[in-house]
Amino acid sequence: MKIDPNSSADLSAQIAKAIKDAIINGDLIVDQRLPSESELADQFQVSRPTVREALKRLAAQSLIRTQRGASGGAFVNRISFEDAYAQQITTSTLLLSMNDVSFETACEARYALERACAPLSAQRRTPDHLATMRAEIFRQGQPGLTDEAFCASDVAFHRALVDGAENPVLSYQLAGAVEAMQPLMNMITFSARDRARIVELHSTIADAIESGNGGAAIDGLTDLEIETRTLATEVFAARASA
Amino acid sequence: MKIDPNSSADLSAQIAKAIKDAIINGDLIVDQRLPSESELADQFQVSRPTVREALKRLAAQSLIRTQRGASGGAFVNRISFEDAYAQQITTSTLLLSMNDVSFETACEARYALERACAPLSAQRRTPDHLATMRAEIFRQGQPGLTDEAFCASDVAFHRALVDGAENPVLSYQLAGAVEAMQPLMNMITFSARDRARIVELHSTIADAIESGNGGAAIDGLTDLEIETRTLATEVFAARASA
DNA sequence: CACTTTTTATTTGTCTGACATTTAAAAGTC
DNA sequence: GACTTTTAAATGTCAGACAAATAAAAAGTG
Repeated sequence: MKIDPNSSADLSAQIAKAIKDAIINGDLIVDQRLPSESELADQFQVSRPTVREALKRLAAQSLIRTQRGASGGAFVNRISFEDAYAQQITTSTLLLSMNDVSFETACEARYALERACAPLSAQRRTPDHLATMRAEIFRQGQPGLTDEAFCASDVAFHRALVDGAENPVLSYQLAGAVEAMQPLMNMITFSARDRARIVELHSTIADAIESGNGGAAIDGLTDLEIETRTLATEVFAARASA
Repeated sequence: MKIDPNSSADLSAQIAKAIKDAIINGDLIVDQRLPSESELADQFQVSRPTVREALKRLAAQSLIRTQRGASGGAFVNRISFEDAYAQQITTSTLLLSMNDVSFETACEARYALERACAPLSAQRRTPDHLATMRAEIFRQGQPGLTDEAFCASDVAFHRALVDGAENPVLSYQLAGAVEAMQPLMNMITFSARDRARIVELHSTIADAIESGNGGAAIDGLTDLEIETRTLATEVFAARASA
């Protein structure tokens, strides 16, 4: 692990990169303790605050965790799926909101990915997943539900559908696509008629998942995508003319 | 933006979270300048090094960028798809390598997601995407290619396929799934016969994409998935018995 | 006046040294 | 032996300072 003091880049960024590479290469393995901050400062020939800035960069990416006290220090962290979910969701959300990604583009991606999960979910979903889907459908039918709560329930329904595939890698990848849509969906007002239609489609999908019919689930998702995009187009058109 | 000095969490983590929330909420918008480090230190009633640690945390997530000099400072960064790609890839790679995700699971997720892109790619791919796919197929047929180079080319081929869907959100989500597989693929040795078979399947897929036949592309990907999993099973079985 | 050069002020980057706090292990005590 | 106290090591935080970069203002120059 070497750094170049003459480089234009920040020393703390270089040190962070050096340690990060060591983790990726497997030179540092999970739960291994890094040298203390003072030792790292000596090794890299920099001051302790600089080392600390580097370590904070790594901590922000969940690459290390720190512990105080004797026998404390910085340890290589095993990135959990939950950590990864959270990062994935915030990155996706900001990516969409900051880059003027159209509703159409985000929606297309989301439903394309969900259809990829549908057949697996139809095969493998547990009673639990199905129960969650049914419960959320029920919630969506309740009168007086705010639009935000309706959207949150929609996300929960789709998360259960995705998780039903019982493939953590798929769940992780989909988390961003599904959750990042929520702010976009929140811009829509759902009339009672819209909600009834969505609940109906959700039921169709849940039925397909329950009976193990992946093809039907895909068709249901396609119908839901069309419905959602039509609805969004109408809402945005109405808002533009107003 | 408030922090709690009595909380168990690090002050720098709290400050980072406060600023991050402000960005997510839209209180801080893209390219907006944050107060200087000294001003932030005053506002949060902490020292400048603590503020700096917080800012480095945010910089590590590409949420801000910093500039030195007069009229410099920290600015809210527009997260680019490229930034997001890079983060997504390292997170996915580490997630897989640190959590003993089986080849099967990763492979299943990857091909499920790719199949989601295939119909769109068949519709929209530019001549450029197709040319990249053909070029990589050609490269894969060259004798003397190392296994690593073969895998890298494989990734490039699939990236072109995914990018052909012309949906940046899809490309971003898929980047992790495709690239994170590379280290796993690198564990496999590809015989000449294996390579010929893969090149053949790649050609079938490229043909389907060229002719706009999404269904055929999906079938080709399914065949490729089966081929890859069979190959991996054989290799791992042989290695286990040796 | 227009242009170039110099100065200056601001801001981040880095260093030194210190103290506070947490924590586990060692030492002491009953 | 079980419990308490001490101690040492590590991170967390602070204060103050200087270096380096940079843009704007000021000064100089034709």
